[in-house]
Amino acid sequence: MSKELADLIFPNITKTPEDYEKMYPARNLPEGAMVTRFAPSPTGFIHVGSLFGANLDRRLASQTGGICYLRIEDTDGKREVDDGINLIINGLKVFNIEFDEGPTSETEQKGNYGPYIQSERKDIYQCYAKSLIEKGLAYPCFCTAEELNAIRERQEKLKIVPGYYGEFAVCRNLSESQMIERVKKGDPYIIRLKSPGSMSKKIKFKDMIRGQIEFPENVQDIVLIKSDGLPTYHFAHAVDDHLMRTTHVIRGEEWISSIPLHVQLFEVLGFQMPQYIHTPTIMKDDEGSKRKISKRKDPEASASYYKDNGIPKEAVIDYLMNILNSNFENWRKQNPHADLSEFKVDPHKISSSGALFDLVKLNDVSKNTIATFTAEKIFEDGLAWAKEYDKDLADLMEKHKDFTINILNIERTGNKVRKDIAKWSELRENLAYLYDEVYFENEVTYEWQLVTDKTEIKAILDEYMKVYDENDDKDTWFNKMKDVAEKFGFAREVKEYKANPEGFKGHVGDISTVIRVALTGRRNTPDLYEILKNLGKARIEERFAKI
RNA sequence: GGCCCAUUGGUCAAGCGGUUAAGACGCAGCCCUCUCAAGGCUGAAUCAUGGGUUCGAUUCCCGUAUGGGUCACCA
Repeated sequence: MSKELADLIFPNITKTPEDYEKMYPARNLPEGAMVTRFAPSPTGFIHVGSLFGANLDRRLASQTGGICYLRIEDTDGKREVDDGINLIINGLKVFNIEFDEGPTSETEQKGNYGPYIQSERKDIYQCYAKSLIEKGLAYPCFCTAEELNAIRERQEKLKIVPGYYGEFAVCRNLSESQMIERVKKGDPYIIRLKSPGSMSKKIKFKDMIRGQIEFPENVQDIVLIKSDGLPTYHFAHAVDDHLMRTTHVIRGEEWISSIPLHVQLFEVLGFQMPQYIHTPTIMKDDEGSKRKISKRKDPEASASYYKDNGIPKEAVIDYLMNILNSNFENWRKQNPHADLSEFKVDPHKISSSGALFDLVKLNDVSKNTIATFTAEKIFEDGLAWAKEYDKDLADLMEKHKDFTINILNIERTGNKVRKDIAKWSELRENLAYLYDEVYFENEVTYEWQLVTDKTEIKAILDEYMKVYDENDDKDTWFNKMKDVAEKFGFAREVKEYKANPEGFKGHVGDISTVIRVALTGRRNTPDLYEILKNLGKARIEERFAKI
């Protein structure tokens, strides 16, 4: 039909759509396998929403024996950033998300359905655009920005739908010879879709989360190929997801409104549509109202925030899984140590309304996650964090490796595990006072409680050192503590004291508090017996002497 | 404004025509306990709203309100 025009516009495109169909055949995968993709712009920034999506992409592909690939959408030069691809790859690797196909660095790619970088697929898009022109389904548009603005203003005045469509699409109705003439003349142009849609017709679309949605058909003659020869998102989406044989497109719900366009594009190109999963936007509470979590205003919108704050990647993913499928939480409770891959994500169970990102809840998830770690893992991951963000602490941890692990191991075994660490940045608070360097080289503020009289404190400590034996088992140890309490006029048992508060100066807890505070400066610590044992008698004496 | 989407406690949510409307976080109290953390128990707190449909609506339909998205040669 418009072969002459098509050849004139794309003289160098020699391949046909059929060629590409052959180059990228249907994938040979088991029944039900999902092919998903994570398709970011190479801005280098990973939004927590992207992480949410990438995780879903990964999980769905993995659990069905499918493929999850990375595609870089760099058709907008303005948004690009140096090293953007590496930043994305590494940023996701931190959360154990890796791809089966796609770029593996700025310069390398793997997989048979590439190239996976859109700017390298120019010929492919142009081939399909050319074919559309040939079929009379696309055309060159010579309108300038000013003309487009004028059209828009007119439409706004008339209070009708703005855009390039119908009678407003002036270039659409140019004759082929007029088009050829203007192209030859060198007038700048872009390629637009010649939309076959009608405003009065409706289309039905099915989203895996939201179910059926009805829209009026698309009538806009949207841009397919921009003046730089690169495609717009919409066109690239149709071509790429078809050619890369994507079965499930997972993307943010902001794309829902362009569904009519995408349906039309697939139709016009003769492609079968994939399934769609439009994920809810992660929101943020802003003084009582919800708003989209924002890169500019909210540090927690960035995936790197969690690393910076020492929140383990496992916890972040678990939290995200929580908002993905709310039954994950129960599953996790029953399978605290199980690998994520054992949980089957159900796309239909994803909530359709955007969840408020809850840092407090994340904190709780994180506490539970860390509670499943061994002392060794806490040491390693904590140290890795500290090396980057708290060098001083890292040095101490390394210098006293065994001691640190032993301390971290207090109340960590058995079925009632200590849950006092939610992030690595709390490690300092939990460990520092036990290192001699910190204890002796700094001013210690002793938070005495009931017993504050210096002479009495000294007497208690002296007496305690007389009876303390590091070889005692816990019961013996505690009995000795009670003996000391009794000797100084304190009740052996808390209950005893409560029954008769007048009869005693206090109870055994007040005595152990004296020991605890003298030893650490703090009223609250993990199990005192274990701490004493780990410090050893000599260091206990030194610490007491400091007072 | 047009078109879409959403709406169960403060937050995340289960629910899919009949329920004392789960559970989790947070909050409060109690218990346990040498402190803290954990754990156990208890409590306060929810179906946006008006109409239908129905013997019966949180659940289905319509309107309203509120929140969100989108209307680019950005993705």
